[in-house]
Amino acid sequence: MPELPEVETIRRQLSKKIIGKKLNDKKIAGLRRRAKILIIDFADGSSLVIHLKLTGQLILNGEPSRYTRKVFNFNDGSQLIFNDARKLGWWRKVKETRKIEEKFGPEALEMRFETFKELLQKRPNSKIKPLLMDQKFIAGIGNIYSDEILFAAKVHPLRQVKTLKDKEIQLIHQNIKKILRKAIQYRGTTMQDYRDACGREGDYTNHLQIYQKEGKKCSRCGTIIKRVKLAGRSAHFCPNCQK
DNA sequence: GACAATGTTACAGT
DNA sequence: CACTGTAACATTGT
Repeated sequence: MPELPEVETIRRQLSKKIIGKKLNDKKIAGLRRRAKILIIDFADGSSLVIHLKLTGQLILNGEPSRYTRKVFNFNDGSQLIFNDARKLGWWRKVKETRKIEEKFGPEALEMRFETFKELLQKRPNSKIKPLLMDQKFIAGIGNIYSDEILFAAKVHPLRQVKTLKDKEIQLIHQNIKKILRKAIQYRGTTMQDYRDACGREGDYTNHLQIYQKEGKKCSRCGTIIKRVKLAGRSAHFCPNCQK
């Protein structure tokens, strides 16, 4: 589930609560996020790297359930529970994180317009939605937010990059930041599995305009929202607003 | 049974 | 090499 806003929500919540605690005698110095990966840094320079994939949860002092795959026990008796119904998520201890961090494109929230435009010019034949979701291209955007960003920018998800006008590239760039920031404010989106580190659902679900709204009316023009399959995923769009 | 599901990656094909 | 689409991973829910 978790895309950038969900992982960032967990990172911020855990930062307030577990920095300074010890895990296996190693003191937690800080928490970072790269793309959709959570990185817990220890004082000795090593790190614990966690990817929640589709259904992973990290809940502080939660109740273990049938989906609990790992319990991280801190020195003060508190616990971080890793639940993962589909078992696709993983965690790994590493000496250094450089190799992991290198694999990704620029962070979606930190990317300047010029950088975005230059990147797009390298992939003129790609369709815009799968490109936004390609972590080697831009880090942090997944299926939910790529739909929401393209709806906000009024760009059709199947548009080829080379057909995008400068104004449209600007709108996509602006809305990447606008939508992701707003989603972080609301602690992310819960479709089914996602929970924040306190075990709560994300409230951005109530602000979705297009994702999983097939058959409903577009909030801008009333046209019935459509869904198409591409790259094995669903893309939702308004056939009237998004050209 | 069919289909879909927040992610990533390997592989086959164009 | 660039790019696209599909399957696979493992499981639940409708």
